[in-house]
Amino acid sequence: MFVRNTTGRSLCPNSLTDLGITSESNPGVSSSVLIYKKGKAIFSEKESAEYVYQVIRGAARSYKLLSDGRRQIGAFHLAGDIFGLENSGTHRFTTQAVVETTLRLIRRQTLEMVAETDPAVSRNLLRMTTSNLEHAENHMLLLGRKSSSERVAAFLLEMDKRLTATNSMALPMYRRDIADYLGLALETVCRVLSRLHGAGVLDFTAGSHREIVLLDRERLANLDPPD
Amino acid sequence: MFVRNTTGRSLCPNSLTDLGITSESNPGVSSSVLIYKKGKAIFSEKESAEYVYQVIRGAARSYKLLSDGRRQIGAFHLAGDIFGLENSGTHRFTTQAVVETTLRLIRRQTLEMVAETDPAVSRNLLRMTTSNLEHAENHMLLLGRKSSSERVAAFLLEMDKRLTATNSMALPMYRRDIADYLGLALETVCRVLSRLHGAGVLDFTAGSHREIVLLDRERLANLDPPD
DNA sequence: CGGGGGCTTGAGGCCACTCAACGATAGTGG
DNA sequence: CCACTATCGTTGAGTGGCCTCAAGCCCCCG
Repeated sequence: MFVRNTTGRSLCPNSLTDLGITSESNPGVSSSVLIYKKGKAIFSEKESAEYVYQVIRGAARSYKLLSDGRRQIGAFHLAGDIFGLENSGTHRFTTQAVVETTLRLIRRQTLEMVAETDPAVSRNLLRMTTSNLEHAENHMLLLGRKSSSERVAAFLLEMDKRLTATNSMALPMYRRDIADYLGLALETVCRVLSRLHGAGVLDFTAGSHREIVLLDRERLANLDPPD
Repeated sequence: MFVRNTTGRSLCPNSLTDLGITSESNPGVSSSVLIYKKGKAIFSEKESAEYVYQVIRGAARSYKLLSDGRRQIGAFHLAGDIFGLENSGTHRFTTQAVVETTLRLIRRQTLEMVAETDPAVSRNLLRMTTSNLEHAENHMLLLGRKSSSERVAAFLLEMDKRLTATNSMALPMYRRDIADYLGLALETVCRVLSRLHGAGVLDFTAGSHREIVLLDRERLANLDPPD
């Protein structure tokens, strides 16, 4: 099976190379594969972190909840992504499968042991954490200062970059998920998408409204202000 | 500008211990101290990262700008904080001194060299990056899902925890900074503070409205919903 | 004492939210 | 195969929280 890694660099039959682990240098590192049904929890906030996960197929959402049910999704994890990397030993998000999702599990303890002796692995852990940080930093700007159309435009461009197989993208997540990722009401997400559809920026493929074709990436990019 | 270039040892024997560097194990690591005037840029977004900084006195703000001037402050750096740690080699924020601020500068390259050979330093780099990530994750929840009063309450509690010397705290930052940190208009911040003042939750010391006394931390904590 | 920067307060407007109804789609069991 | 249902998505009406614009106040500092 082939998976796409997050940087889109190279396809790798051994997915652990993303962490800098190769079967030659670390023959002892093993992993198992599990399938999670739609909506199934993978781990919960404040739980101790047993495993690190890599998405093989499907998608997952990581979120925080307020006591009254308000939810903020911090990230979506798509095919190739690695998540659950908590150096504190405790998960800071609850993570669920958005749709039926196949994951590879790696024991965290194993990973840490390898990192202790192998500086390359250690560097990769840091690099991945930094990349998560960078995403969060950009998302703070979006959540704090962007309008609803700018948020949706940014979202579509992000997804376009991350899950494009063909020129039509099949969004795995629901409108509610998009809304909770963008800090909007789900009706607002609908309305913006409708407006973009009416303006000829995007199209829905017949049937599923989660399959979207971007017709005018440039106009979309103009909606998402730079700097 | 005022510059002193010294070794870490002679200036402050323990200043680098936050990074896991001690003068015994790494006698060669040197640092210099600079004073930045109010509003002075320390580094800019997309600039290459030459140094890592530690706040000795004062405060700094790290932010991103949109082309039309909208600003999102990602973090404030107070006395003791280390910032500018960019593993990518490029700064992702612009950082300025909020008030007159004294900083210790450490060459990034030196730090990386030490990290390469000393796994303890390497672990500390990861731990600090993780701690930044955790802050950003919590801030996403605030920016995406909290009301204006909840945001201000959370802000006051955060500052109370981070810069309390006495029971009155001297906020170094302006209302505009608070607003841009919380994703609000500066007038909204004012209004919430006024309301809290009227409700007897906090008090302004005579004169400066940036010196605040928290009278009722419990009521403040109730405004910031848990979970 | 005058000027300027920062803070506060008010009036009014708008963007996004809530509430609500309806439509579409997929899954299920008879 | 087709009701039946649950779930997801869309659209409309109306509201409200926060924003914008504007004026005035206070303090610091030259």
